[in-house]
Amino acid sequence: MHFLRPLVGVIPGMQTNCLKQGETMFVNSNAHPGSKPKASGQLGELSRARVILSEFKYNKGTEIFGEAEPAEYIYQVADGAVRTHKLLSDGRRQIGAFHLAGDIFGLENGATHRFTAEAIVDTTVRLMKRCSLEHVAETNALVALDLLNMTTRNLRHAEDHMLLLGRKTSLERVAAFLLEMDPRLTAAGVMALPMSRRDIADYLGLTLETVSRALSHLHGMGILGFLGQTQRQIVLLDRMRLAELDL
Amino acid sequence: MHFLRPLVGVIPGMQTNCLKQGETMFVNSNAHPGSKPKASGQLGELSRARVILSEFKYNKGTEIFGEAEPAEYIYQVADGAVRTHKLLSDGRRQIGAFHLAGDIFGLENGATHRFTAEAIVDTTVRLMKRCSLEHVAETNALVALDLLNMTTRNLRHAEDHMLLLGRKTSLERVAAFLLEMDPRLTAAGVMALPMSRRDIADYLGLTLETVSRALSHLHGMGILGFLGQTQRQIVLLDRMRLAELDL
DNA sequence: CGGAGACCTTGATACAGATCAAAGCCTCGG
DNA sequence: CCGAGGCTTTGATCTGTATCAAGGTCTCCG
Repeated sequence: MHFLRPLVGVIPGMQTNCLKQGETMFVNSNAHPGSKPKASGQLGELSRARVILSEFKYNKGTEIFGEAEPAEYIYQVADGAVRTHKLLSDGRRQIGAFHLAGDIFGLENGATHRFTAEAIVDTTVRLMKRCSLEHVAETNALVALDLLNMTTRNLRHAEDHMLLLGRKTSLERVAAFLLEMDPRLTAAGVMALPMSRRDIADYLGLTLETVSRALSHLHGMGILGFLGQTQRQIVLLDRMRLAELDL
Repeated sequence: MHFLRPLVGVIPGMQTNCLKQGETMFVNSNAHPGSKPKASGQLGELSRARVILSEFKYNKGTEIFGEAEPAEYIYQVADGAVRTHKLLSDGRRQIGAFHLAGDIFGLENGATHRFTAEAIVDTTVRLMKRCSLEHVAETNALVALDLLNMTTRNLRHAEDHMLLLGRKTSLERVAAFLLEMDPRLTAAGVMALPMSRRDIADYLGLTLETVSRALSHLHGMGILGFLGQTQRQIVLLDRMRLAELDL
């Protein structure tokens, strides 16, 4: 599927020249007209200064961009889910974040990506060409502030995750994970996880067996339930006790 | 020592009103005339828009600011060393970063600090009042870009540290620590660590005993030597082999 | 509908690093 | 110079999580 990756100037019908700020092109930033409101507005001023070039679809498991590749685009998840990770030379993997509908990812200040991004399920993303973002930000303080706010959000998450990875037990990590995903994924009382146990493990610095045992343990405690046929549909039954487990 | 903390408007001789950008007051941003060149320039445009209010001295072990406190100032280490950390409710500690001469710390986009900062040794810092930094950044894109660049540096460090905390072995972590501190601390071939084994452990997500054993192991391998009387003066004897240990 | 493969759970065992313990060393004040 | 206290090392043991292993379940596709 490598030929599906967008490369500068090779995608048929892709608009390659950027609009200058001011001559804006309005783009509806919601996935569907009825989608969650949080998806809108995250781009802030950026959505007026930059133009969304196109939507692009990635099949489950395919790479969206690789670590150390030049950062040509900024991405927003329209539908689906994305994981970003770093690898050690022997294959150990650390997932830095999960990106769900509405989330921005792949934003870089420097020239290259610092993570590899992959689609967890079939995923549609919106692409924005960077068009020397630094240059636009030099003249438009509001654009620069938007970039700063997004970067700060990422930094805050990374700082909290350092505490989790450095000092929390396996049960605390899994509890924290569920509490993090709950508001982002739960619809109609059910949390439908798009990612595998291995993905969760690589996000939490554990093995997949330990994640599975922790979930079973929480199940046994009556804190969560599994829905129907699959182990990826979780119902949180006691958020209070779950929160007490995450110190 | 709590009374030593700077509070708005209570420090005798402290200049409380900010200069507007443009009416700049030049402040030498180097610690001493002969100090390392990297200390200068880190503030970028910010050094012209903001004014350095004063220097302030903290004794070894004292708190500079606390987590969740309002962020009134930005700090730069003039001399000494600072650690920033988060605590869990039961006292487990994760150090997010060490800040040495020239480093900026305590920069927040939001209203409050996300870490506690403490002086590791007797430390002199320069304080800059924020003076609603957001407001200045709204009008001056270059200031906003400086903030973005500093935040991006912090983010890159946090991302790399997540990989270390989530997936590296104790020996790899200690090797990475030495390689990180080497260019920042080594002078005349000797690395003089200001921080204790416990600080290093809380930075690397280990115990102080494990850090000590890893250092002894590296010593036994001939990769490093301890200088004279103290265990905090380290000489790196084989950076090549040390780098090979950090995957 | 049936079979292959991916994913998940559960159990047994191993091990890296934590914990507990004690002794050596350095620092600094008196 | 001496002694108390903090820091570091080193050893013995423990334990949380990894690893190894096996079986179960779901998905997808022919």
